[in-house]
Amino acid sequence: MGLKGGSRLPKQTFFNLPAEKRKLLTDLTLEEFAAHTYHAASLSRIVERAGIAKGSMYQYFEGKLDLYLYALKLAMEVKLRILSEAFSGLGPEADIFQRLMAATRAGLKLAREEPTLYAVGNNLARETDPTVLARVLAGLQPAGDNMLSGWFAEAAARGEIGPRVDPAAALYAFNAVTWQMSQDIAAGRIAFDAIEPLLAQVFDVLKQGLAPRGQAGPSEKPAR
Amino acid sequence: MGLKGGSRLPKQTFFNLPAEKRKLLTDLTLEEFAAHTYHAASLSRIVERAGIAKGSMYQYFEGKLDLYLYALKLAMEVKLRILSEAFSGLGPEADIFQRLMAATRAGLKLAREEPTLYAVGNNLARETDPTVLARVLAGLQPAGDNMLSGWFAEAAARGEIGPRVDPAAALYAFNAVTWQMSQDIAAGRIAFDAIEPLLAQVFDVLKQGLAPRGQAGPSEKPAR
Amino acid sequence: MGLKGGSRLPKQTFFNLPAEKRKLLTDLTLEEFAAHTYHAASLSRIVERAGIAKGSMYQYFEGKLDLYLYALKLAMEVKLRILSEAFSGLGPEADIFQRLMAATRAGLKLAREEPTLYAVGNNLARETDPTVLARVLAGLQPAGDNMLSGWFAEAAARGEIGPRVDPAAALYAFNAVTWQMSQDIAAGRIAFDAIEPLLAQVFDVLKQGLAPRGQAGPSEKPAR
Amino acid sequence: MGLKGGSRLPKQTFFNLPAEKRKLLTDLTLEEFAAHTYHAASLSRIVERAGIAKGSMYQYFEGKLDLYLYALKLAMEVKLRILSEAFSGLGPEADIFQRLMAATRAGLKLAREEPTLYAVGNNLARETDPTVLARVLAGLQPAGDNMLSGWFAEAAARGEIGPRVDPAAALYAFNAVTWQMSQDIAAGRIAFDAIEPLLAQVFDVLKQGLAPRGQAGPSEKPAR
DNA sequence: AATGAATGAGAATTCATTCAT
DNA sequence: TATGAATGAATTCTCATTCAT
Repeated sequence: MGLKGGSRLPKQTFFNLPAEKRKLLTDLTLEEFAAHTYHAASLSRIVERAGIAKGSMYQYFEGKLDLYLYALKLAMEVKLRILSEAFSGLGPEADIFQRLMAATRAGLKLAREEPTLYAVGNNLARETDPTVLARVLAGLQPAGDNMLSGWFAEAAARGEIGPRVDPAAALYAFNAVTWQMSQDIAAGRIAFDAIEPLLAQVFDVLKQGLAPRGQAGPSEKPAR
Repeated sequence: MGLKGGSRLPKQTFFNLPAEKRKLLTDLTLEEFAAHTYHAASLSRIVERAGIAKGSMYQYFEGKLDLYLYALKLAMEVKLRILSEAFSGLGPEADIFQRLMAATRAGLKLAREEPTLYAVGNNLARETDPTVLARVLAGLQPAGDNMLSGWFAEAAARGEIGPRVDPAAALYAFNAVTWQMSQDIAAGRIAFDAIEPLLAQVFDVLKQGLAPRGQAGPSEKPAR
Repeated sequence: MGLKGGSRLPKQTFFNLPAEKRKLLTDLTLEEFAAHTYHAASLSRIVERAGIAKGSMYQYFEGKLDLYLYALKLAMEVKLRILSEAFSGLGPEADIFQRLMAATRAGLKLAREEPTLYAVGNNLARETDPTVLARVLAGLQPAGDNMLSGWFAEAAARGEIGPRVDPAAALYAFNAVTWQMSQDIAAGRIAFDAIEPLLAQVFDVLKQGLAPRGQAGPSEKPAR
Repeated sequence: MGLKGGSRLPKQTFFNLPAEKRKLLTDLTLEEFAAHTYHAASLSRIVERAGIAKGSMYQYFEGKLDLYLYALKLAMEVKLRILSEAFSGLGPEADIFQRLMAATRAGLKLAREEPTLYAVGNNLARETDPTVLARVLAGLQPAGDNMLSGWFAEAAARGEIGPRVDPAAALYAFNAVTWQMSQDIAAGRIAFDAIEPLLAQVFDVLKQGLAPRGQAGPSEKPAR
């Protein structure tokens, strides 16, 4: 996802703040929206922890929703940055499994290294309040996915995945698995050491499952 | 999952209620916790819709958390019932893919036919407040999973899935995909007609991916 | 003006209150809306003066607007009661000046004896916020005026007022003068003793001004 | 009304401002106090619309009340100017009805052509907060009225109005009617075309009502 | 002279919970 | 057992004002 162009979510006053204070507010805000749904998150708690007056927050942001959009923006930005870093080391000839592995590792890296930011973006998917959702969608532009679905179509054309496999279904399964892994990693339900073996296993299954029938070579030996 | 033994979730007074009233309260409670996070859910809204005094609710339940645990209990019970129904029609000789298909269909049936109950259980996974989670986990006992993980171990022993495949990883991938499908179905993001074809595709991929290498015959033709 | 039928402005809980407490809240509410515009009026101030918890007010009323509508309702009711009392002593053969005098005295009586109630209704005319006005009008039914305008038409037909005089203009002038007097009386800008003489004078002017030309006999001697 | 001598309503700094900016602030201030009661008016809204810093306003004015007094001063000044313009075309021999008509037309002109300024002065009459009123009255000196009341006394002496009519009462009635008309015109409740006919009617009634008894000639034919 | 950051009091409203009847 | 009145802390948000730069 990307951000709407002309929007300056926090007010200018926020950017005029000393970097230290700005960072403090930013961190506390991210933590709050990482830990709670939109409605459960409390602006009062943020300012209390920050030790500033309640009114000050309204000098920097239009209101609670603005604060939330700002947190989401940061989460998206970091996600995109990590993703593009992951792809920068990939040649154009890389096959779909190499690409998927890179994308997946990037996602897992985000979940592991920036669990707070990850959790913020994650909570958006958990948001149920329709008015909040509507106003969030109005401020964000959907992107993403397209990339992956393009890959699968391309891979099907190249014969990297079997003709009987619907690329949409493959994408769906792939997404489901990696999403679940990200969740578990961010929540600390998967131990650090268990990540790579699990990843290797899952990829091995997918690779054989998607391969053109009859050709699915024993590939590389799974990590464990 | 199952319920802790010694817990008396609703008070006895609740069960002394006329069935009609009990059902009304139950339904409204389920709807509330299906539509909102724990904190966003409002006990006040429930009693208002039910047309009873707020104090009465405290005759039946210890408090908001107790109410939540009751809703979760119901969700779990129905889930287990639907699952066991699904298996009752399965012979002991059914292979793992038949079992998985049955389990999956049961889950999807729950999501489709009882979206409210499903959403309640679902929201638990979305719950982030640590104190709520702690007290919920104290009141519920993890179960489930065991069954599925037993199947995979058994299937590995029978040679239904390849020796190189870690049953835990297979289970993980399987769970992730079916969980995602349930979510999408409950949320209405998957059209009714699209469910079976998608399911067939995904199973086809898994089947080939998990099969012992070299033997993964083209098996049955995918549903569509 | 009259009140919408099915509306029960305060909640039932308010009427269940002990009369003493209900009266206290009513009085304080009337005073608040007599002394301030809708927005300037403060629910917090009312509860503080009443010595009750802020939340309690929301047990009795839906909110600030509901409180305002209740105050308006009371003001209208008393006004109507005083008006009808004034007319009960009037025979059907009373000419328009007797009727007008009765109506005017009733209005002035309200302004003098119930200045608070009078001020509440009065402030409605001063309200500028469009949303408040809209919701107030939705809860009240316009009435009044019609009666007066009927009188003038009737008086013209009977020849009590001259043929050259537009009854609408006469009504307009009459309303303006009595309205102004009510205002000044409620605000204490007119001393008690000065009311009747002023009234007599004004009526004398109006009587001669409205009379058919050439016949405007010196009528009764003005009070002073 | 006039202004107290020693008062320095806006600070000197305000007058040092470039004319353009001064005008902008003035206009926005008038609009704000035209549209809202003192308490409901928002200094924050003014500076936001003006695009200046909130602190700057405190360089120009002592505070909100000072701002309000300034707005009132402007309203009075324009009112007086329009009034004196109206009288400049009147010979000294003009009878009281001609004078009243001129004064009335001036007031209506203000209401029609400068509704914002008119509304500011008007809102003063609607102000109920006693502290605000006290400080406003301390800053303004009552004037006006004197002129009109002089006229009536003079007219009585000349025999233009009957001996039985108390000039004070006549003034009172006259003021009430013209005030009401101004209100209705400013608020748009009287259509532009309806003003003159209504005015003619009302004057016709007043003229006959005030005339020495027995002599009230049918005067000019009313407009309609 | 101008800025804009900071403040804190005050606004309305919702909520879960308690308790006497 | 059921009620509903009472509470007070919590929520978001607005406002006029001050002050250092």
